[in-house]
Amino acid sequence: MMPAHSRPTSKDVAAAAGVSQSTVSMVLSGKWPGRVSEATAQNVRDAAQRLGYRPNPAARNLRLGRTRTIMLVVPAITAPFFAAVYTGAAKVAVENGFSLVVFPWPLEADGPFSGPQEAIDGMLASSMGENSLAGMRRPVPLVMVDSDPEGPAPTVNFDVAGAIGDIVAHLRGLGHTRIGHLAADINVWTFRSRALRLAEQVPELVTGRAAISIAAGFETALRLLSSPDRPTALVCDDDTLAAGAHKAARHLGLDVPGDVSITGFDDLYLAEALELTTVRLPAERMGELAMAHLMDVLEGRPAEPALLPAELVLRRSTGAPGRR
Amino acid sequence: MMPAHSRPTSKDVAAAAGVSQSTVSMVLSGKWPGRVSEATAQNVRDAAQRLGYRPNPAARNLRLGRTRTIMLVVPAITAPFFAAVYTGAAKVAVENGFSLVVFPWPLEADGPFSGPQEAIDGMLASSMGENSLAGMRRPVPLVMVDSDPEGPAPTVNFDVAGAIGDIVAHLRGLGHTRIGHLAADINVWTFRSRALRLAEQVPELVTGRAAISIAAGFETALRLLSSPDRPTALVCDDDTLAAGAHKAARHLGLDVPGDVSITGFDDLYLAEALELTTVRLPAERMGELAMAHLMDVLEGRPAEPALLPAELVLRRSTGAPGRR
DNA sequence: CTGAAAGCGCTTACAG
DNA sequence: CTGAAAGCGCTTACAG
Repeated sequence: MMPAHSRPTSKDVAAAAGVSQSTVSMVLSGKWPGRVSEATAQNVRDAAQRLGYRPNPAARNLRLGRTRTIMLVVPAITAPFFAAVYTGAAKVAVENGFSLVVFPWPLEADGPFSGPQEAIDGMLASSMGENSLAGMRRPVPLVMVDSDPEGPAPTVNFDVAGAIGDIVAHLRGLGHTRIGHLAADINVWTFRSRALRLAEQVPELVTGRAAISIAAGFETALRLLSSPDRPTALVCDDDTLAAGAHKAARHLGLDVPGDVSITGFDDLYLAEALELTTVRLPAERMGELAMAHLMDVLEGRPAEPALLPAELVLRRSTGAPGRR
Repeated sequence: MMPAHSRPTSKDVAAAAGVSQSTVSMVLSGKWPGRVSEATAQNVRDAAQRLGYRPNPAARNLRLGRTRTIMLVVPAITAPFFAAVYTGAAKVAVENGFSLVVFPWPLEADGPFSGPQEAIDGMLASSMGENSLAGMRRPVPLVMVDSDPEGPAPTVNFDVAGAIGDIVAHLRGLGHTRIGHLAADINVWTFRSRALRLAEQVPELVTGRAAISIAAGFETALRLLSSPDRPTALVCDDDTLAAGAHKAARHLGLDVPGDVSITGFDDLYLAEALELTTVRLPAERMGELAMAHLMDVLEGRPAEPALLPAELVLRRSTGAPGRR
């Protein structure tokens, strides 16, 4: 007989089904075929259903020495990209009975990672530098998002080379011959990779660096756009930087896109409001896939690195150069 | 002797300190005074320190019938306001040894709440309607953010009346006599409350409703600004709506702020990019305070409802009417 | 094909 | 002031 106001346990299910606790466990964990008869199994499932049985995670964790907890390491959950990664990852985690905790690890923290590594079963990381990764004490299962595919862990990335190729093709198609790069001043793979691809395809590239903020983007863009042979198009590593560039153009009395075209990355609300041409990153999908991969790794299933396409969204911030 | 590669347990600490497991537990949980001698206590603490002992949460949870898990119920973690609430709440949760899981509950879901209510020790909710709250099956400790202070749970709010008062004073000071309200078309307390306060202070108020998106804000603002005696200032419930209004003004050839002033709520990147006058909401601080309150409730400590000031940030989207 | 028993690591009555 | 023991709810050898 189970107490009035508490949840049923596997013992209650066993009593209701007229079998032992072990049998309940076997059946409900799906390891019964060949060990329990079909009739008994059905019996157990019915009883569990009827009582509304749900296994106690604390007991299972204690027994198995696992926590069913995944840690997501991102610079800041308030950045929309990482919030979207979180959303996708949390969805898949919950579906698999895992919980997801966020550990903030600022981009600037380039030293060895020093977050808690006990009490978690696996880790999802985004935008983590090599030096930080070196801080991992024990080999905790790890999947990385938007990170070096040559690195130590499987990755889920968007197609950086493809996205840069699309931007350059778009700008070249409009007739641009002087392209500038407003680069994020952060030493992580994704930005290094964007710079590399861009340099490969744009021999005349001029580059300015800025921290990721509207104010910093504004300052650096001001400088880039004040030079005598100023670029006619500015490829920005981020919508926030693009917003800064947009403001700088207005400040200099330059028309967008008549005098200067501007592109961003992310597709934030910002991009919609300023009508920025930008690369829409599949952040939520990356989170989902990364967590699915981690689940595969934890189950010992093979996991292939994933590469998702990113769509170039055309808006009013790009056009033919010298239009006015 | 503890195994080479596993974490030390309270048994190991007991052995190292030459006492029993019970004594270790007493000391480390801080319930020892009057039951264990100071010398023994110090001895235990030293041993725990030396071995790097950290209690196994699964075992503690199983024993105590708790989960040390808090559920945060918000419409979407991708919205910067809720992401910031999460950040603040998670910080305080971690400091207290709790983990925080997010359960998405869309604003449109006006029916009784049907998320998991077992396996959590407490709940933090934001922007949840009365009908949803009615779905709570058992009296799980609850603290609400940005919600009706007359409601069933303690709240942590920003000062809506004060913020609306600041906006109106600012606009009146500039000389505006026809003020419009671009209202969020969502039936939750915070927006009802903003509308109410605004109506109290602005007799001539005209109101248009829109879903929270740039596109919907654009459409509704277009309508409001096309009327013969159009408002000279538009108070928007949200920066996203304000961005839509900004776009609508540009579309109609109206100067901002010369022909129409615009204010928002939140202070998103968007607001900085468009140079919007807006109310900066203390979202992260609200998350921190709400979680601290929940910790108080769980410990049986008294918890006062909190009301935080919100700052009106003046930018270029507001000015004297009829300037051009 | 099924069950009885042990044990994961903690906390707390209970005994002394 | 301190310890031995029970038990939270699971899973998994082991026995039959």
